[in-house]
Amino acid sequence: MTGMDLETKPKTRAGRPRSAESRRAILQAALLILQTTGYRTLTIEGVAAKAGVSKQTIYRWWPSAGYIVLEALTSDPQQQPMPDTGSLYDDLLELIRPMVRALAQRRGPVMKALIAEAQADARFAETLRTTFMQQHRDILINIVGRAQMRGEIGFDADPEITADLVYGPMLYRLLNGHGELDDLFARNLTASAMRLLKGTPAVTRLRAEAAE
Amino acid sequence: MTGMDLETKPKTRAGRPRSAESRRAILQAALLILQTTGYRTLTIEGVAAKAGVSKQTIYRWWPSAGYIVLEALTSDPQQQPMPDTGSLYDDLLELIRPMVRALAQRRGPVMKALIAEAQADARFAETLRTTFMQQHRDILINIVGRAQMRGEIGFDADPEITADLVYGPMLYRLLNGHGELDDLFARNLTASAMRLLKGTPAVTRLRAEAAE
Amino acid sequence: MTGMDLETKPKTRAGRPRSAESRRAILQAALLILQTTGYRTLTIEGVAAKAGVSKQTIYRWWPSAGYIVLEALTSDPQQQPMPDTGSLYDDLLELIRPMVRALAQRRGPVMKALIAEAQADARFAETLRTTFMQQHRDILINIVGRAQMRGEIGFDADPEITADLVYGPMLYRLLNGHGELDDLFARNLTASAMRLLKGTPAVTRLRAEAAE
Amino acid sequence: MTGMDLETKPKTRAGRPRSAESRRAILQAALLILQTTGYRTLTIEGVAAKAGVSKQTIYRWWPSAGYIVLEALTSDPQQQPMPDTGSLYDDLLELIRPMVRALAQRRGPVMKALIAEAQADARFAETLRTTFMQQHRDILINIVGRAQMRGEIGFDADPEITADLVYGPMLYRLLNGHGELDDLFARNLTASAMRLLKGTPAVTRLRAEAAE
DNA sequence: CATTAACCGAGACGGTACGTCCCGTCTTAAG
DNA sequence: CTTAAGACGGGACGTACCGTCTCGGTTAATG
Repeated sequence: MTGMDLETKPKTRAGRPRSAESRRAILQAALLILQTTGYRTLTIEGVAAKAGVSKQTIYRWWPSAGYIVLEALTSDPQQQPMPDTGSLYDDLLELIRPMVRALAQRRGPVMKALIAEAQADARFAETLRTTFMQQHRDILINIVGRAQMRGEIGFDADPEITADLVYGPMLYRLLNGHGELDDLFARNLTASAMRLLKGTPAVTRLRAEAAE
Repeated sequence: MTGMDLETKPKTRAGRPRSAESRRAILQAALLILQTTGYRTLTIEGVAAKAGVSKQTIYRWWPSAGYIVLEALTSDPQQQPMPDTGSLYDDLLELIRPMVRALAQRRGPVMKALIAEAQADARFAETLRTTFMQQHRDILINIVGRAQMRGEIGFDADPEITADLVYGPMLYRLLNGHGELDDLFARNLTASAMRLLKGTPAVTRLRAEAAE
Repeated sequence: MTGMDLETKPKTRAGRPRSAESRRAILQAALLILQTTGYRTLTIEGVAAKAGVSKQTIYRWWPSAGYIVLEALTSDPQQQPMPDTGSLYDDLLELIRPMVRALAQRRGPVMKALIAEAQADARFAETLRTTFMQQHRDILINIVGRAQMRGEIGFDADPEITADLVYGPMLYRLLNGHGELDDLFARNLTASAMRLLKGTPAVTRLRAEAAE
Repeated sequence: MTGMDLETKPKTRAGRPRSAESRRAILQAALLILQTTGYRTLTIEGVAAKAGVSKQTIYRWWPSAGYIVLEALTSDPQQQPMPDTGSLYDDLLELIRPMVRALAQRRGPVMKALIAEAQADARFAETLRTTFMQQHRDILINIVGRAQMRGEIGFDADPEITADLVYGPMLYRLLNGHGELDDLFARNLTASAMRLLKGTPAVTRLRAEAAE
């Protein structure tokens, strides 16, 4: 404090600090409800009761149930690993296959619910998109980038379009339920992605075409 | 499906017949609410009030709000046309481009809402999948089939996978909002579909691989 | 019903009729709570729960808890009797003494609560005043009127002022608690009322004085 | 009250002393809320916010909102004066008339609220009774006492009963609202009190009667 | 051509959850 | 040791809709 007390510090506000214990209890209660009776039965009142917490405490920190679930999921320690085998195909398969498997099992219902929630709440949609969804896109984009560095594929391949073509069908099957989310599907997705990444001239041509 | 789907004569029972006027008023009220304040605010009570109809009348004919909306949309006269230009690429583009445009405009919000609704209601999900969604898949599958007939592409191309790769990314962008639903995106989708359909050996190989 | 169907009838509206059973259960539950744990613990939620009724049903028919209690009390069969002994003093004493006794016992807390409620709710205040309170004033006014008819007291006595001087001190002791609500007090009240009613010229003189 | 109310030196303990500034701000905020939006909307949180004070500070010094209001009112400089005209009638009228006028105007709502509050809080009721209420009773009792000293009325008149008969109807009209709180009413009260004080034998006789 | 069964509007019902308000208590940092 | 700030568990509020249940009244095919 030698003069110059510019408030660059995070402004250690007065007042009782947020209870880490309550936060933990809330997230855990939400996860428990999610796993036992599903998202449909997850209510703020239910979470509050199970966590031994007042509703107000929940509303103070989360705008709606979706945010709680999202935070519970993303603060979950088991993160999606970043595959790095040295081979584009293997990297993709190691990314896509476990993801498809997870969606076919316990992650499916939660994912459905979160996406459904996002359709009616623009703010939550943005949060979901920029955190959870983007994390997964980033992994794939990183894989493609490394393959370009290695010279395995050309620099004209568009990682964004590739991400659409991998995650799009995955979500489509999850949400519409017209086909299985199995290993065959995972391999097909991988193969399709490979094919589109290997022969890339078409994409660049399209961009030029659009610029007309 | 060899004709005779009259399920043993529905036995036109006595009593007052269903009011066509009420049905019309209900569907119209639902559409009006959808267009003005959105699906979130669409409640059975609201529709009943706006249509000047009792709640019971609605519950007698529709299981939930989603079904009303679905019927309101599918009874809408403007149907998706079946493109038939003689060229696979042009057929695909004429299918995909208007669809993307529609989703980018007024169809988007309703589509989001229907899909969201389906995630919490398995029965509605099936209805949505087997009617609305399947209609669109069928058009694409038909286009691919005709191209195979013409010899433009081989018979080993998998129309189902193609449908996934076209509609998946479209829904993904609609629901996640990470990218534009514009003409460039439509052309990219079309180009990707073409590439995957033209060089097809990989897919068949994968099927064999899975059979091991 | 010989022609002439003028709608003097209470307009038998459509829709499910009000449930007499629910009404009864609500009033009974309110009384029970009142007698066991007191007005302070009487909440709409509590009444609804104890009556096996939804909150909405209560709110549909009563604006607040006070109205329920008021109705429960006034629909109670045990009414205040109208004394008629032929003597003004005895009539007054038979009116005042049991009333004071009741206030000193179980009626006291409820009365306090209703009056307290009325101070914060003008609409309820009017209801309380024009029903419960006025009923009691009317009995006293009637007693005084009959004494005037008998010639026991003059016609210049003001029954309204008398009512103030009888009920005022009673409520004052109830609400302020500075003195006992016992038989001595009842007799003092009665004697005071008698004295004021017997020698009445002063009151008329005051009225003339005010008219100046 | 013979001076020396220093209760054995309060042992001026260490630590930050009570903030007179906060006390003033709290009382003022309470008064402001009372005058603008009424007692119903007066909450501890509201007072704290308006006074720029923490809730804890309020709770440290006042048990509930009622006490704050009571202190705010009694610390108000304008005290009820003690009339001393040498005439019992004039003393009474000069006491009663301004009091009735005050209740008819700005004092009414606050008084209602304080009495209402007292009905649900025995501790506050006692405080209200032994301070504010008793002060007013004492003035009247003092007036009557002086008249007895002067020989204007006999010593068998009961000042306590008289206080009941004056303040009772006043409160009754205030709380029940069945009649005006105007000058005519004030004069009637005064006249009634005079009549009861002048001819007193009845009261003593009653006491004897009760002792049987 | 009367019966009668199914329909219709209105609207009350038991219920669940919502999001808000305020309570009285507590836990910080600052003075 | 007090203060401002503000988070905490808790309780009740009044509202919105849910899906069901009576009512009084239509409306057409059937007997």
